[in-house]
Amino acid sequence: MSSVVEPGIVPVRPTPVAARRSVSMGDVARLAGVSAQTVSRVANGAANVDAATREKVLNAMRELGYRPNSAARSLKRGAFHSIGVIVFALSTYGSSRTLDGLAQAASAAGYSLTLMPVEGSNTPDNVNRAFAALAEQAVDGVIIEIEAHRMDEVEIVIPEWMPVVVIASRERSDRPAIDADQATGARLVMEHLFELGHTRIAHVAGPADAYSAIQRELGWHGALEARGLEPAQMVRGDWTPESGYEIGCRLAARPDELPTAIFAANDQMALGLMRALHEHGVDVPSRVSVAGFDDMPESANFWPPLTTIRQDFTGLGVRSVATLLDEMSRPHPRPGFEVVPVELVVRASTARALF
Amino acid sequence: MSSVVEPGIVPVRPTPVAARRSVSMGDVARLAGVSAQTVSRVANGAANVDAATREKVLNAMRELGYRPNSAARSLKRGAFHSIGVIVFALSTYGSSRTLDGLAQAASAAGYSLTLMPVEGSNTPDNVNRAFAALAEQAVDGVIIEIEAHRMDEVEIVIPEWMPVVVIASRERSDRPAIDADQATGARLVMEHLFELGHTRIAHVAGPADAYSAIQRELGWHGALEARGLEPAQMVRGDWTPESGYEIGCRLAARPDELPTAIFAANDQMALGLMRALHEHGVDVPSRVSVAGFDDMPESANFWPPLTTIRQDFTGLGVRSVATLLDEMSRPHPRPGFEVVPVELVVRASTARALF
DNA sequence: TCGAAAAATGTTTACGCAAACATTGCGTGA
DNA sequence: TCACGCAATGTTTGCGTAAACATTTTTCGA
Repeated sequence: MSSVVEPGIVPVRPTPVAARRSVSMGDVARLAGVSAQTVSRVANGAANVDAATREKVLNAMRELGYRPNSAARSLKRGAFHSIGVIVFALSTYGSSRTLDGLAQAASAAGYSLTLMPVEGSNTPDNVNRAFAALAEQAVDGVIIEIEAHRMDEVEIVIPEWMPVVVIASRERSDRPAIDADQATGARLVMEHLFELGHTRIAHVAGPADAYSAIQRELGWHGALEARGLEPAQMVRGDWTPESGYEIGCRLAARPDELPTAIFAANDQMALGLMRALHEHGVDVPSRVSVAGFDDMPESANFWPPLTTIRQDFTGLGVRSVATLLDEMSRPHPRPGFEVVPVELVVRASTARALF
Repeated sequence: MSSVVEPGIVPVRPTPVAARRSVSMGDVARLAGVSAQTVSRVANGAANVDAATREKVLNAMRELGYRPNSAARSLKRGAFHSIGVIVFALSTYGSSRTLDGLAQAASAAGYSLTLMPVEGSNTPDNVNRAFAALAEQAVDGVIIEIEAHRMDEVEIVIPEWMPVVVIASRERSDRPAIDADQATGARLVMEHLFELGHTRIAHVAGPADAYSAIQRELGWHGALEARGLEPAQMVRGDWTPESGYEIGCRLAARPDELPTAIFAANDQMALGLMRALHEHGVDVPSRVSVAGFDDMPESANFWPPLTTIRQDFTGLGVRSVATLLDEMSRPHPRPGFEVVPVELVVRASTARALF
């Protein structure tokens, strides 16, 4: 059960600086010898302003170094032109790339991004706290990217008036969600391995509470099932290269049970896995093929270069922003699930199965 | 010469949504049977409110789902409780980790982060544009992180009233700057290699327009000079693993000129470099030692695990935010240069020189 | 040349909040 | 008992902007 977040009780510390008073429209108007409204019109590019007047006002603006006050503007217009982003951590490759995509897309649409990191772990409580903080911030909508397997309506309370788009987590029926096509990605990897003649294919999965981890795992399992093959080992890591390394050591410790191919749920774990295999004298790919998921910039230069799934993080960002803008334009949420295509990148870490 | 950015002429597109009118203090006050001012006092945690009254108001807030309007609050108080961040790209490991550190620190201090990506390349023009956009956004101060070698006063115009902290770029005398201790990092790597008996040490440098690239390069050169050693090859890459790979291929093509150790300016290039060496049958570290800079999460699982410099990105973020808050509290900028310590991490990619 | 329409510009007002000042009511000590 | 002080609460005001409406000036056809 999640605790109730008190509405707006947090005491805001007083501004330390003696607010350096800035230039207002009135100042510009006085200097230009016009009314404040005319200044406003010039500032907003209204058409019905005489060219000479506009020039006068622009000069006054320059002279005084006028900058529109976005707080006043937002107050008046009821919109902030800013998108809030709730992220769990930027430490993983995928999340920072996605954020980059979001930033580009938002900037192109004339919006800025307000970051709201989830503190500690991504428990519903902490996410709700981030939401509360963001609700009081100046945002017109929110994009949630917390890699959570479950985003249950009961646990994570989204204010109904707030336009929201969810990334990398589908389990909500009330809001639109977007994600890379995890299922297809996993299937592409498996089909590639099948074509190379592999039948004993293990899986190094991600944490059970990560949505994408579950999707990839299901993809692995489903592909085997569809061919009537017995699933080989399935071991769960935590996305880090270290967990991949440990799992690799454990697998290599029993050479007789070693599969001919391993599908790791991300590139980092694949990297650790390959190091473990190297250390144990298991050659990749001649003895064991390894495939990953993400296509980090490093993956092409792993040893050996890694076969993996390339995700279109920029596309994901663009689609998310577009969907959020659409959400903001309609009175009610339009739930749905949108998928961004992925691509198989074949490199040297996978090879034909020997036996 | 940099173009002048027009003040606030960009037409702001009208809000598409029929602004969902939200609950104001007046609404709460009416329901609770008190004045709006009392609601304000409760919302801001003022002490002089009767317990019973406070409870009444809190109940009314909950019932109506009241959220403070931050635009009005900012307008009234002249502060936004938000920090702007100008980043060039989040695609590199260091920049996204630093951003993560900034986000944590800002959040802890009660500030949110407003992201302003620099579009295209990080030319002074584009940076100025980002600044102009940010100046109109609702921020109390700005942290600049654009990895620029030069941040000349003439080219990048920082509004004098705006509190600013610069990361990873020192060449300004008018604002405080913070960076990881690049020079010491480079020295630590070199001393480590010297201890292993290396004297022919090449350097794979970063792009000439990156401040940290220059610092590391100077560190490499200076350490050699201090020992009276002849610098071996110096080749410039662009931070990417691919550039490291290409350089590695070029180096390996002339085995007779091959140095006994290579210091790469970041881990990614070191990775590409090592792949090239593997492919050309040059063993790391027995034939050539390789060291990097950054300590990415992957580096411990490269093959071989990479000796490198660990940067304290979180510390960098914390220090930057603290310095910015300090800047915000004083009427005039306090220029200075602060350095965050780094740490040498010795792994398997470096070994005693054979000859 | 006149008058109506259109264009340019000005005036009023309200957005939601909180500082500053004003008022009420209550308890305390002489 | 009353005057005083102080805590609790109310009223007024203005932050900078832009919508709505009002007024002035210009344009142009008959």
